[in-house]
Amino acid sequence: MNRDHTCGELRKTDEGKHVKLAGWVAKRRNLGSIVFIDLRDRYGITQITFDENHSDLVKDVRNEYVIEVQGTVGVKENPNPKLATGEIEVIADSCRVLSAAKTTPMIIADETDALEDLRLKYRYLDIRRNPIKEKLLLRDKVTTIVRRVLHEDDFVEVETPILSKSTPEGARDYLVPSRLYKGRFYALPQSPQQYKQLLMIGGMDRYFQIARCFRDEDLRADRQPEFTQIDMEMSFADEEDIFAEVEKVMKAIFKETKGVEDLQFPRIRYVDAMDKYGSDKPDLRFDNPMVNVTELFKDSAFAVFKNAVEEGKAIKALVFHNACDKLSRKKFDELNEFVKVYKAKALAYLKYDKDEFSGSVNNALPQEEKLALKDFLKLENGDVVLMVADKKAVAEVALGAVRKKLGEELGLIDHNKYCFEWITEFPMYEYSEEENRWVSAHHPFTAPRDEDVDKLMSDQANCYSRAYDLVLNGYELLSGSVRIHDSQMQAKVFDALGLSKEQIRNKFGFFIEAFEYGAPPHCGVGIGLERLVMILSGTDNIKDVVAFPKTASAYCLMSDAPNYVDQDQLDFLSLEIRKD
RNA sequence: GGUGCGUUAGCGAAGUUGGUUAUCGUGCCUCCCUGUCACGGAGGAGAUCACGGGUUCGAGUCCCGUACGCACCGCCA
Repeated sequence: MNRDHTCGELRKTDEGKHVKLAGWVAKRRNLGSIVFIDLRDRYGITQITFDENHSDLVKDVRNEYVIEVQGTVGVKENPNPKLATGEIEVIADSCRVLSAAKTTPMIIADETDALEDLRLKYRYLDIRRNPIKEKLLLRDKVTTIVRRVLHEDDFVEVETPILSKSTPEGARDYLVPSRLYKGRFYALPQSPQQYKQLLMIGGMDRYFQIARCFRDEDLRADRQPEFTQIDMEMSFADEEDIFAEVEKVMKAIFKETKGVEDLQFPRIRYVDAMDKYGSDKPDLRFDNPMVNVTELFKDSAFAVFKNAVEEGKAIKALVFHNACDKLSRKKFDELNEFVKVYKAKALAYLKYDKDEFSGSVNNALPQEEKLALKDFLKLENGDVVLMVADKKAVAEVALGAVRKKLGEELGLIDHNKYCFEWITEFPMYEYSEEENRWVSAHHPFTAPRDEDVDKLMSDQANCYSRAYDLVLNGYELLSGSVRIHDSQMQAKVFDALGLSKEQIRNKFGFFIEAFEYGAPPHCGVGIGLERLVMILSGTDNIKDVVAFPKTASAYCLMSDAPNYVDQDQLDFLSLEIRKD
């Protein structure tokens, strides 16, 4: 071994021990005949001191050299409180260079000035830094807890295929061409959905997997093309069972990684979440619900509001207390542009301060309407009312986005809080303008609510399902549902989606057949591991919690993937690249 | 597919109404220094101003396009 101790473990009590350490030179401080070296490994940093008799040993050693050092642990006269090992140093008597290093393109320290693209190109250097290293260690801790808790409750970890079958009705698949079957493709799984349901039919009862999933869709700050799900499925179980199991896992994770014990899991129906917060993943670290003020303005003297009501649109209002002084005219102009991104035409605002109104709709609205609004919303001095009059869904989403943005900017969010909520009873279908038909909102194996079974084919818009999400601090942390386990019911749903018998057989044949051989009632979830670790580690960037992430255009700056391949490889696969 | 912002020594930034040798910090190299821990001090090297085109007597600066990066909308059963 190159070491008998790590760089993070020596303390005062080790004084006098002769030790051997190995690691990277994080910093070299040459004071003339005495040289200090901060030696770094995964566990921490230890100061190595080379006195006048030994400083020549590190004459040519530079930052990020890998060295092996032997010496005696000494107690420092001036301890460094910033380091766990700050009370001691190792007085070196030997040094061996294990590997030299070029000058690195970035400063390897907790605070680096390197921008993200450079850090991604040299990710292996970035991982030496605490902010990234700690997140990978946290991620490991989370998966370890998950495995332990689920195993305690008789869950079985089963690995499902990466080379699988393309599943329509979902995200775009990553495809893998088959060599043996010319013209055919495997697809990388978007999730192990079908496999885990087949495991239930196979009697596996309680399954989980730390599963890699792939989706060929455009990316975001919280989305990568490949990501990891803590995938679970339970037989002979319903919402209550799966909620209880997930809550148990979350409680263990938050207790053991953050020391947080008082987690709450309130439930809110999808329609209510949209109505109050304009989002199916509202951040409940602050409340500020939207209020429907449509009725107040049905006879408004303000034509914009009156016409909106007549056209069947909705007027939604959002109140921020004590915000008059914090929101400038310029800010309202910015917000007005901001809502347009969400297809809303405009954002109206009204300030109420010193018992007087002002704002963009102050002149347009007569005094009695403003007083009625004040009364209805119980306005107090200093309050700001933001309103959007538009199609109900547009008004909700636009104002919901404003709620989230201003909640952050006005400092309404307590960043030490963890607010979960279950969102339940998602719509069964949503209408695809692109395909001119109803498509599954979740996936076509999701069970409808018992009371909506008769709406499956007749009233798709008002048919709700037994799908649920768990939201944490405004992030969709998991999705899941109670599945259909009855062939007749499944046939109805496919019918409602407008799929022919032939399409069903081609797309889901083996899956549907399985349900004819005895399927237990079952339900499950897929927990987004990256999002969970993001929140636990306080970052809003998914790349921070992935060892080797891709850029927003799904490119790996480090390895240059995807890349061109040799003609030979294409020939083996009978593939030809079209030149255009 | 769309919108916005960005690209200047190894790294991070500044660069005025277009004007002569492109500035600062840091890192790097050399020298000095026995208690630093973001050590300190002195000196030095280091730039096709992302790429392509255009306007102009003259472009880092203005215009158009491309590439890449970031964020958002669409998309993500």
